Amino acid sequence: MRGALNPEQRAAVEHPGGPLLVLAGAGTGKTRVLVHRIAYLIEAGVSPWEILAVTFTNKAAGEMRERLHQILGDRSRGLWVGTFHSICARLLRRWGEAVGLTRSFVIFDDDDQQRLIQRLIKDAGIDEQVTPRSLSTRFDRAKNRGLDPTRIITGLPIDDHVRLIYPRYQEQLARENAVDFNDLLLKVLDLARDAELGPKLATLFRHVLVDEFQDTNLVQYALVRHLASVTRNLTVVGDDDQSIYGWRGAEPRNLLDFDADFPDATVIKLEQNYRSTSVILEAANAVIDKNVDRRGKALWTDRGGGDLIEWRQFGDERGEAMEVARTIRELIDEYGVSPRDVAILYRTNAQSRPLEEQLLRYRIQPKILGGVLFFERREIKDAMAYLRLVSNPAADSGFERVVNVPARGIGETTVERVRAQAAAHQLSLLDAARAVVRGEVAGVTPTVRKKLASFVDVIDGLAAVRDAGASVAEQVIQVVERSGLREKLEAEGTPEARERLDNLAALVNMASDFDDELGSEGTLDLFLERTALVAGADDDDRGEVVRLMTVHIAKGLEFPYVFLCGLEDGLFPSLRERDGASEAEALEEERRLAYVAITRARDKLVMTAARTRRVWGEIRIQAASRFIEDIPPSCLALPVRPPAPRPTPMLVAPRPAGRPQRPSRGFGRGSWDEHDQRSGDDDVPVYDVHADLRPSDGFAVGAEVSHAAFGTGRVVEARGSGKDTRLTVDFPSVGRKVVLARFLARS
DNA sequence: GTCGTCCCGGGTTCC
DNA sequence: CCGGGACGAC
Repeated sequence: MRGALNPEQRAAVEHPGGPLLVLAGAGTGKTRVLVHRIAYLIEAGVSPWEILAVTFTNKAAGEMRERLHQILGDRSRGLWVGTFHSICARLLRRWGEAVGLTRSFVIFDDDDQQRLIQRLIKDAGIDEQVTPRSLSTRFDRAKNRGLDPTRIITGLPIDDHVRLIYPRYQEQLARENAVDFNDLLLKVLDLARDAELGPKLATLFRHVLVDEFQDTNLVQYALVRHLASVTRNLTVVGDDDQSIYGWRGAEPRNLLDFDADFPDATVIKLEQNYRSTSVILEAANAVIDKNVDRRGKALWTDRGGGDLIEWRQFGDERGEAMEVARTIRELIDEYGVSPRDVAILYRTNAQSRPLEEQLLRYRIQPKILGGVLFFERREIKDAMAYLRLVSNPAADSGFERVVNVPARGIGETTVERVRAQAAAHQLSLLDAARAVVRGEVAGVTPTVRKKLASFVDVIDGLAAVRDAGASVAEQVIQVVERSGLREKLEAEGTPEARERLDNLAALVNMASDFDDELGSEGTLDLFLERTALVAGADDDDRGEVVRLMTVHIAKGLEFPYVFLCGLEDGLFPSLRERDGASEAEALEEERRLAYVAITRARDKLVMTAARTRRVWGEIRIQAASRFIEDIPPSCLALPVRPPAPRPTPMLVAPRPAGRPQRPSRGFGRGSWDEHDQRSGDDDVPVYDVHADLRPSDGFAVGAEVSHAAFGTGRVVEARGSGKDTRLTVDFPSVGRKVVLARFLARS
């Protein structure tokens, strides 16, 4: 949105001080209001370092910084812009010693947390079915509200496990000088209670602004209240209809009850939407209107009309994906649409696979946002564990992770001996390993001692590299070399190993950028902190790509063209039961999620569903999403039904285990299996308005195909099925090649 | 101690 | 379907 601010936006931007609640619907320019308000405050003479702006993601923080720099230039330097976690990490680096943290504390991410809990479950000898996840959920749910997990009583057997494991969990974190994500915030709350530092924190910022306030949890709200307790200059911006993080502790009540907590708060509603057509907005309003527990806003636009929303169902997820890809190809070719203006949204990451495959077949470059994140990759986590161990010899979790990675002959038995030694003498695992190497532990063979020594030497060598003043990038390179990771991966030589090597190279580049940015200030500790707080770092989505992402990721973004896929009951809305929330509450959140999804679209929205979908290898019959029912028919463009509708199966036989079923044929292609309406390789949408534009089906021997790199060729052999179909193709330019079918298009 | 096979359980997602 | 853990064979 460009141009002048409207009166409500202006009132919010120029609000003189005191508590301010901005209730801003989707597409009403709330980020713009926040940015302008910060600029306004600086213009009014507030120093940048007296302003704290909290965003929900690092990405949002980066964008906000960028926009402020555009407006203010260097006058924006020194602003505190970041997520709750990055702000708290910064505060703790400075004052953490008051709450028992040394400067080089490390942050445990999700994976670290799971591994530690797993270890503790094992040590405790718990046999019953208790997963690390179920425990961490219990820990986090309590900590999100500032409560002690062991004091929550549900009457379920897991209570006992929580009582047993949680204290040990916190103990181990303390021993490793580590915090989990929740501790990061809770420790700052502890600081707030400190006689000396509490008042200091309360006056550190003259203005506190919080974006996406509906997503804050109780601890975050308490933090904000403290930071603004003296000045009371607190601006919160949010939309209760976009609260989609209830499952991880968000309390939309923070937003709904804000003016009860601050009776003198000014409340400003932003209801004019500048993003979407009135058709899209009407649909979004109709969906969200079914929710009971909401503050109530009426979004409107002066953008009249617009295309109807297209709604189509297909035989299976492949047919759905194919039609989405084909339609995007058509948008690009015939309407000159840039791929970057198109987004594909879905409820779960698992849906991305077929979409990605079909896009490639139509020679459209997909870019999956989120998904398997860079820092969750095994090789990256391994390299980071080495670095962590170098930075902090007490990092037992890092030791456990990499003591035998790559395999150097140190097995479970040896590690168990090291653990026993550590427990007996109150040592870190690394120091215990040194003791074992020195021969202070009985019953360890010289061979084992030698192997363990080689690992200790790697760590010591790396510490020497750091002490010699190596840059962080150099230290990463040394990790990859000295650990033997590079050698191992190169020896493997598989495409997968090569990808892992590429990822490690990307990590070196990232460290190199970090060095460039911070110069001599850039320490290993700081690098570890930053990477712990940046989940993605992979989301460089530039270039002519079509972006695919979950609806959660898409919040805050907008696109001219949006394809919303998998609108099926059970998938979207997800009807999986969630403990801690009633069915009705869960459904309301799903509805808000649908509202977020629909309002991402500026001009055109296409909604699709599959009638059958493979879920974990099992084929399920899917009914259309109940949210479709909520959308006024006048907003929808329904495809024409084919002239001879096939009979709806009354009964679906379960697929016999182990026996592959003959792929059935889609509508209009001869026979079909009436017990299986899933169509085969030659998939056809059940409804298809563009039947004649569909590419010919299958990659039969003799078919002419084209490949992005090899050009055009002829299929000479086909093997495998589905995504694993491998074709031998004769390319006149390069000869015979075996290629995956998904990298081919028909020509 | 390592490597292979089988079985089980898993969804959304930020920091 | 996928990856991780458990278990047995070398």
